[in-house]
Amino acid sequence: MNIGTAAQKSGLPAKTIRYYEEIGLVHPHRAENGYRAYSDADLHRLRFLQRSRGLGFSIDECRLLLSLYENDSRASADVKELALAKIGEIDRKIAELRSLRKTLSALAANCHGDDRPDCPIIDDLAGT
Amino acid sequence: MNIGTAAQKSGLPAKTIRYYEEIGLVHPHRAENGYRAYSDADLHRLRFLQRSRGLGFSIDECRLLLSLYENDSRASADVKELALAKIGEIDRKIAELRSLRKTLSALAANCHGDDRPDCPIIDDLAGT
DNA sequence: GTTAGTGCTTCCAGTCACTGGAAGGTCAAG
DNA sequence: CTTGACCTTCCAGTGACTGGAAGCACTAAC
Repeated sequence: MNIGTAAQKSGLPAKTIRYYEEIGLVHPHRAENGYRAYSDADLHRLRFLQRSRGLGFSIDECRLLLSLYENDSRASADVKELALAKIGEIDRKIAELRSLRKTLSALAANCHGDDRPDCPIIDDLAGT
Repeated sequence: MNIGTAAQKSGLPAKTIRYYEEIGLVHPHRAENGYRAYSDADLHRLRFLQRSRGLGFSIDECRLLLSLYENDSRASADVKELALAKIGEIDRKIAELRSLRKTLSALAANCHGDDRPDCPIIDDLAGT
């Protein structure tokens, strides 16, 4: 199938699929007219990438996951470790965002928010 | 003061300060030897940037905040609006991360995590 | 047979907010 | 006078795409 069809079926933009080829994540062969020709296995890889990227794995992590996916003698522990590490990362990000939110909403709560110029948010940013 | 001192006092790397100048956020004048010379006002701007960036505002938002900071006739409502919009953004990001976390931890919980190859995480990514 | 329109190709540049490094000028201490 | 820290500019790279231009390839309609 052509790249447009592969894009539709994988949920990835064609541009992204070409980019994934450029960085060695997929290797479709070419039709006689020079068009990329995607096999079902290629499509599986693309779908796999779409999902794992959607779960927040970096390209390099996806590369690793793909190699585990295609390695029949993988240990599930390896995959689980990656998933748990990612969960830890997510937890750290959530904590950071929550702390940011707390600061910002405290500032916003103190700001009367009318047409007068005095504003505790600005004051705080200015460090005064 | 020189860039090194400004860096120390603002908490920003010198590289970043030069970058901020390049994109027009600060305009230090130059000493006779060509070194950047930062006034106290410049330092205030840098500190302001350090804080607002730390609160998750984009460079363009910081630019806007700076202009409000230096506009004595600003309306505090403008600043508050920006802060509240940012809080909304943070909330959306937290929700997204929480949903990711839920998916990932459900997957990880189902994975026995030993040296056998069968792994529900991989199965899910593969869409099987 | 020609034309229009869509889809494919490559390549280059831009995004965001820096960060690293090379090559070279300047300054203060010893 | 040398050493080493600090400063300068410029160029390139990061991650993961995304946009756009220029130019083939294919299909359907007229």
